[in-house]
Amino acid sequence: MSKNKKSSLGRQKIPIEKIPKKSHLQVTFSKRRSGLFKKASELRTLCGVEIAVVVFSPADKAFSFGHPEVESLIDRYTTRNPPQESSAHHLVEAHRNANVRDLNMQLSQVFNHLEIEKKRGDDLDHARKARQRQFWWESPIDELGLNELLQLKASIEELKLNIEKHASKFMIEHSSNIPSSSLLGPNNGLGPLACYDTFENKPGPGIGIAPSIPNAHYLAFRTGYL
Amino acid sequence: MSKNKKSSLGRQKIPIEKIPKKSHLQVTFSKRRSGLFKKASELRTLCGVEIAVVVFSPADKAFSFGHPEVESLIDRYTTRNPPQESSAHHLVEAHRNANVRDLNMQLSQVFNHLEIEKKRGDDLDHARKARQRQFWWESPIDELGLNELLQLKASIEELKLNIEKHASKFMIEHSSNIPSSSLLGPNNGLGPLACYDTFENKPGPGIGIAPSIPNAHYLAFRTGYL
DNA sequence: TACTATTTATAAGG
DNA sequence: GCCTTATAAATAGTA
Repeated sequence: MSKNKKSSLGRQKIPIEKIPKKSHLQVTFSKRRSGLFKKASELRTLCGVEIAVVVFSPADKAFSFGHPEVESLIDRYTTRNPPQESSAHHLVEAHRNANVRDLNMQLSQVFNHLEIEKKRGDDLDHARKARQRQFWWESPIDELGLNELLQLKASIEELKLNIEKHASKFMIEHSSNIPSSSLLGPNNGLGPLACYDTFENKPGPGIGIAPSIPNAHYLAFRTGYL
Repeated sequence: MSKNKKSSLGRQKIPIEKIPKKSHLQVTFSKRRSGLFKKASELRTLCGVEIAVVVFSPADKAFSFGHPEVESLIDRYTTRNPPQESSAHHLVEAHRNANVRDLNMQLSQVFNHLEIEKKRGDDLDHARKARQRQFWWESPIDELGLNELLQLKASIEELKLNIEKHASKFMIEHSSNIPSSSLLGPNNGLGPLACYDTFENKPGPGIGIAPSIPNAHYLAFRTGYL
C-alpha cells in the first residue's frame, strides 16, 4: 500500500474574508454552522448557562440553536421587566461586557445597519400611515423598525461613552498614540445619527381609536404616546 | 537552562459536563465565550450571513454578539411578516434545518422549559387580571408569556411530526431497530402539553376599551381576540 | 459523506 | 485579565 503518499495537503489556512465561490461557501457555511452550534452546546453544558444562536443562511433560511429554546431566550433578552427601562438598557448592558476590539467592530456594523434601518423606517412609516385608517391594529408591526431605531440611538450614545472610556484605558495601558476619536471613525461616530432625531415623536397620535402601546418594545418610549 | 523540562502538561481533555469548580468554570466561560464569538464573526465574514448570539453568564449577565446588531436580527427572527403566520412558523422553519440528534436534544429542553413557562404564565395571568382594569395597556406585556406558550405548543406539534419523519428516515438509513416513539421519550413527547389547551382563548375579552392586538407576537392567534 | 494534514482553540499553569 | 505550553478539536482541501 502506498502508505506514505500524502492523499491531501490537509487543512490550508484561509483568509477571513468573504468566500467568492458559491459552492465552496455553502460547504463552509454548513461545516462552520454545525461547529458553532456544537461549541454553543458545549458552553451551555460546561457552564450551565442559557444561550441562543440564530443564523440566516446564504439562502436566507433560518437556523437556530438554543437552550432553553430560542424564542424564549430571545423573549428574556428583549422584554426583561424592570419598570420602565425596557430592552435598550439590556442591549447596552450586554455591550458593557465586551472588549474594545469587539465594541469597535460591532459599532461599525451598527452604523452600516442604521443606514438600512433608516431607509426601512421611512418606507414603513409611509406604509403605516396609508394603512392605519383601515387596519389600525396592524400598524405597530410596521412601527417596530422605528422603535428599534430609537432604542438603537439611545444605546449607541451610551455605547460611545463606554468605548471612549475603554479606549482611554486601553491606550494608557499600551502607551499608544492614536487619538481616541479615531477609533470611532472620522465623523466621531455619531454624525450619521443626528438625522434620527426627527423620528423621535413621530408614531404617536392621529388615529383617535386607541393608543398602540401594549408591547414591551414600546415601554421605553411610552411617554411619547401618552 | 532546563530547556527540555515540560513547564505544563498542555491542554488536557475534559468531559463535556458541568464544571464543578466555580473559579474554573468562570475561566472556561470567558475563554469559550470569546472563542464562540470569534467563530460567529468568522462565519459572518466568510459567508456574508446575518448572525446573533446571546448568552447569559453564570452570574446572569447578558453577553451578545450580532451582525447586524442583536436586537435587529432578533426582531427579524421574531416578527417576519408573512400574513398571519407569525413567529411560530419560523421557529419550526429553523428546526426543520437541524438533524435528528439536535432536534431531540432541543425538544427535551423545550419540555423542561415549558414547565417553567407554564408556572410563569399562571402567575403573570393572575397579575394581569389584577392590573388590567387600571392600566389595560400594560397587560399585554404580562401576556407575552402566555402567547409564547401557545406558539410553542403549535411549534412543538409540528416539530414532533417533523422529528418522527426524520427519525424514520434516519433509522431506515442506519438499519436501526429503535422504535421511533422512543426518540420522543416514554410519554410520546406530547403528554405534558395537553394542559395548555385551557389557555387557548383566555386573554381575550373582558376589558371593553379596545382589543390588545397590535404586535406581531399576537398575530398567530389574532382570531382569538377578534 | 469520509479522510487527513494542518490550523485553531483551549486546559493548565504562571 | 495576559502569556506559554502542550495537546485536543475543528476544519480546508480532497477523493
